[in-house]
Order: sequence, then C-alpha cells, then structure tokens
Amino acid sequence: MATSRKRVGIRDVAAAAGLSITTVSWALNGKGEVAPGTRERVQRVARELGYQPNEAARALRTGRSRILGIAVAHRESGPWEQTYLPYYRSVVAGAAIEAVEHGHAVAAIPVSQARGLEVQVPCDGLIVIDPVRDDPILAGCRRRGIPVVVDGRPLDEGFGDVPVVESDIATGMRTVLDHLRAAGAERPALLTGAERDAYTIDTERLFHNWCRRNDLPGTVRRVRAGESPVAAAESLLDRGVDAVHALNETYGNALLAAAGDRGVEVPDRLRITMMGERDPLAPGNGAGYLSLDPVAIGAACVRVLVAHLNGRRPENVTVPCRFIPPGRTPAG
Amino acid sequence: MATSRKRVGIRDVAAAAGLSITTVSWALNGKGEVAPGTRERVQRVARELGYQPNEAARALRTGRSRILGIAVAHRESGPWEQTYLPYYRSVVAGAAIEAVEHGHAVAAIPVSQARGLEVQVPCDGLIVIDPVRDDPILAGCRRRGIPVVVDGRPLDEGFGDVPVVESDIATGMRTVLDHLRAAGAERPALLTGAERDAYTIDTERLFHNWCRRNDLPGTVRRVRAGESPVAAAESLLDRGVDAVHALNETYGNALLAAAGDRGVEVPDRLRITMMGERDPLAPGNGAGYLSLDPVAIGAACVRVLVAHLNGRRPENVTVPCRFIPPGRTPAG
DNA sequence: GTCCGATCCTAAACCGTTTTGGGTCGCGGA
DNA sequence: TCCGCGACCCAAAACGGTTTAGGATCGGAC
Repeated sequence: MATSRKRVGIRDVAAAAGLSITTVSWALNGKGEVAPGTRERVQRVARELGYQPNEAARALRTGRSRILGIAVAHRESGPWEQTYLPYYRSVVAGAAIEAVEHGHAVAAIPVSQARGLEVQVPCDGLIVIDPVRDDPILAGCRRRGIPVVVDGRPLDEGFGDVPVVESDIATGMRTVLDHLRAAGAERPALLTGAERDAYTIDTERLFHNWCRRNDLPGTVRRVRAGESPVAAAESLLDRGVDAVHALNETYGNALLAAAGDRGVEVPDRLRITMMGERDPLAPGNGAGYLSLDPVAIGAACVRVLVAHLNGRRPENVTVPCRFIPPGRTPAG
Repeated sequence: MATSRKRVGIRDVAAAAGLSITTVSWALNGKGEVAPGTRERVQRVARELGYQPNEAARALRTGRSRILGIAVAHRESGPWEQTYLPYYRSVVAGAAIEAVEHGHAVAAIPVSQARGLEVQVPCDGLIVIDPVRDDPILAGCRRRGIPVVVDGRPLDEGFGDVPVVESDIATGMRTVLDHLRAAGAERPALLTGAERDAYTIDTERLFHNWCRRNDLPGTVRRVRAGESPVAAAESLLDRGVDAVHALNETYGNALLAAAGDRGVEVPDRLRITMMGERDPLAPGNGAGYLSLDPVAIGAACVRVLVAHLNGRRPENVTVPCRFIPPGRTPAG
C-alpha cells in the first residue's frame, strides 16, 4: 500500500492506457467521439489506478463547482437558538437532499451581521435565508455575479430581480385562526415579539385582519426585549383570553408553561397554537402547530437556484405551511 | 451598472494599479514584501473594482478549498427520519458553527448505500457519520488521500488510523440508569431495536452490565423490523416493568403514548427515559432524556479534522452526553 | 487515383490564482 | 569603483483538469 506519494491524475491514466489526456477526459465524461472499446478500457484503467479527478481544477475550468452555498446566520444568543436555529437546520437538510437530485452539494456558510459571509468558498449560487436590511451578502453576490435566491421577503429595494421563496403564512394563519375559532375561541390573542422583521410584521397584520373580518376582539401582546416569555404569557392570560397563537415555539412553550402553572387545561379551557416544528408522532401536548415546513423550503430554494443556474428564468415560489392540529395530551 | 460582462480578476486589478499580478496577490494576502503604500493602494483599487478572488482557482493552486465535507445518509424511509435525521441536522449545524472559527465551511454531501458519495465536490477533509461495514466512503478517502474523521466506532478492520469522535454513552447510560434507580425503579427495562449497529449493541451491553452490577432483573424488548413501536411498548408494559429506557425518541414516544393510553402516570408510576434531543425549555412530558449532544459532536469532529489538516496528530475524542431529567408535566 | 466524410485521436490553449526564482535599484562599506 | 545587501517588485511556471482546433487513418463514391 501507499503505492506512491502523489495522487494519481488524468495524465497517469493516459500514460497507463497509452492514450492522450483528451481521450481519457472524453472517455470518462462521456463527451467527444471515442471508440466504445477505448472508452471501456479507459474506465477500467482509471478504476484500477484509483483515479479521482481533482474537483478544484475541474471547477476552475468549467466554472462550476457543484456547490450551492446557504448562508446561515450564526448568532448564539438566547431565544434565537430556540427558534431560528432549528429552522435553519431543517432548511439545510431539505436543501441538501434536494440538491443531490441535481448533482449539487450544499455548503452551510455562517454569516455574521457585520462581515457577511464568514468564509469564501467556491460556489455556483447562494441561498440567503431571512435577508436583512442593506444585506451585505446580496450586494456581494450581485458584484460577483453569482445567482441568489432568498428565503423570506427581502427588505431592500433594488433587489426586485432576485427570486424569492416564501412561506404562505397568509393561508397558514387563516387555517390556524379558523381552527381556534372552530374550537370555540371568542377572545383570541397573539403572543408576538418586539423584533420588527418581515415575518413578525406580517403575522401581526394577518392577525389583525382576521379578527376584523371575523368581528372578534384581538389582543396582541409583544414580548419585550429582555422580558421573560413566561412572564409575558402570564400577563396575557390575565387579560382573559381564551385562545392564543404564538409567534414561535419559545413563546408557545412559555404559554404552555404558564397555563400549566395555573392549572388551565389545554386545549379544553385555553386553546394554544404556535409557529414551529413538531414531530407528528410525538405525544401531543394540547397545542396546535403551524409548521413553516422548512425542509420543503430548502428544497424549493434549491430548485429555483438550479433553474437559475441552468439559464431558465427563475420564478418566485410560495410554499404552503403545514398545520398540525393538537394531539392527545400525554399521561391521560 | 453592468460595467462589463466579465468578472474582474486579479489581472484587472494589476492593470488598474500598474503593478504585476504577483504584487497584487501579495498585497491582498499579506504575503511577500510589498511597500506599505503600495499595499494600501492595491487594496483600494481592488475594492473600487469590486474584485473577489476566484475560489476555485485559489483552491486548485493551494490545494485547499476551505470546505469540510460531511457525509449525511440520505434515506427517507420510516423511523429513520424520526430518529437519525434530526441527529444529522444537529451535527451539521454544530460542525458549521465550529468550522467558521477555523476558516472553513461545511458541505453536506448526501451518500447512498450503493454509490457512496452522491456528488463530488472539492473538499479538504471529510466527516463520516456512522460508518457502515465495508464503507465505500472511507475506502474512497483513503485512495484519494483526503483526511477523514468518523463519528461512531467504525465497524471495519483496517481503519485503525482514522480518528474517531464518539459519544460517551457508557457514562451516559450509567447516569440514566442510576437516575431510574434513584427514582425507585426495581424492574428496569430497555426498549431497543432489531438493527445490529454499534450503538444498539453497546446500549444493550451497557444495560445488561448495569443490571448485573446492581443486582436487578433487566428486561430487554426489541422492536422487530416492521413492528409498531407502540405495540412493542405495550407488550413491554404488560410485563410489569416500572422503568424503561428507550433506544431512541421514536421508541420513547411510543412508550409515552402507551402509558398515556392506559392511564399510567409518568413519572410517578412509570419512569421513562430515552435517547434523544429535547429542548430544555419545552414543557416537560415526564420523561428523562439522554442527549448525544450532536452539536458538540459536530464541533468536535471539525476540531479533530482541522488538527489533522494542519498536520497535528489527530486524537480520538469522546463527547459527554447530556442528561436532561424529567421536567414537570404540562397541564398540571 | 482522388476526394470526402466519419471516426478516432493529439497538441496546445485555457481557467485565475499562488509561488518560485530572479531582477533592479539605491546605499553603505571595503 | 565595486561588491554585497535589503527592499521592492516582476515574469513565468506551476496547479490539473476541459475544450478547441486540427491531424491521421480508412472505407467508399466518383
């Protein structure tokens, strides 16, 4: 073993087969005109020598690295990790699985608020999740001319040409709120956050509109920065609401905890729904879940990006949410 | 806008600055001897021109792509998705966050049982999760001479030299079982699976040993292939056990469901623990969790791999598990 | 016999960097 | 004056593939 220190390159294969490197390249990649017998022989020799093409060289020449970058925010603090990180993970997983169908791999590239992409890697296109205002990544990609798709409505003007993959939270919110109402809600509430991102703003707006349309009083409680979500949940329950939708799983769990503390039965006396992932097979906890279906979103991003790479005109996509109604409560 | 169709390369910067490309490369990368004023000027020109180096070319020349591959299994079927996929996601997330500290990105590369890596990308090293017997990926990496680290004991002989990152389930299982005993268990049981992988085998062995050491009768129930986990859980409860540890979250959830069905209170009349992730902030469901801490494992894999890349002798690492004791049950 | 197209193959250019091995210049010491 | 030396910079050679442009061979049609 350890036949030689150097890696075996296409030249070695050509020499061993007594052919030119062009012919070897053609034979292995199925291009050009090569006699069937020759092709077969080349493949056998390559296999015997254990030849593996240098992907960097190939990427340089062809301009394609077969890598799709996905910019994942890299904050470690507090509630963020509870709510967004799981989302990102699932998007990456969905993207990775879809990408392989198109011959690509997915590279998770951490980004920081300040510097944008933390590390430069060769990639054919980039998926940007939740772009921020004046997003340095979008600007960078535009400069470098690499195709982008964003998940979540971009806040900046001037990026009207980048394709967008979005969750259909309009329909999702309607489903959830209709569910709450059908379950008997008369005083619905929303437990939301102080952050003014597109998702929060949209959720609040949809809640307001739904309440107005249904002629119901809508209570909105924002968890202030630094405030304990459980405390906020308790103060909300004090206001006599009978159904609450939570912006994310952190807030939803806070509601469940607050309800548990004061012995309010879920979902019989208090209906709770929240945005978040939930394993449908896990024992129910009385709450309903509206899942953004991040795996589907990741997959959709990849499809749009690959279409873009292949020169097809990319189109915006909306991904339906999944509603998981409350299951049976555990332990009786 | 659209000043030119071609991307701006280092030659353009050199021309604009009236220097050679060598000097530009040195100025931008902080190598060689360049007059401070010149360096500054180059940086300014490069910024003005929006120069971004071609990473593929750089990777070809330097032999480093700054990408760490992570081979994630890509099966979609049944219980696998419930238990292993979340684990992989978290490993990838942990690896990505750690990798950026070392200037690398992490590429998730799906693998198939048959073909091994599904797509070839340039990467400096590879993390292989749960290597299988006669693993084609390990063999491929050995041929190509690219560094590997595996998570989970490799089953093959002949790979004694690849560094291993492992969960310390020996200590973890002791913690869990000691917890069950302290909570009053007298007839402990293990709900395990039919798969004969290293993790299952080890878990069963550790359970047996612990029971023998503690002079307690140990009941083992394997969920057969195709059998419903809930049915298996019920048949186990029929045997009069008072504490059960489950191999994974699927089985643990089945136990919770079975207990709920027959009105057995958890954890008062039946103690349940399981391997699996659990958000410590989520409302408790009465079960204890032993987390493999996949985020920490991903991070450890990256550290070991980077050490390997930098020529340091890589060492095996064991990552402690995290035990999350049962929280309060929801809704009272 | 010559011309032609089909078929198989080759030499060389190319992709955009990094790195090697000097080259030039000005200055101080012998 | 000449040499050595440090500081600064440059031309050209890698890196390892893919692709282009073209050369050789051969059978068949005229």
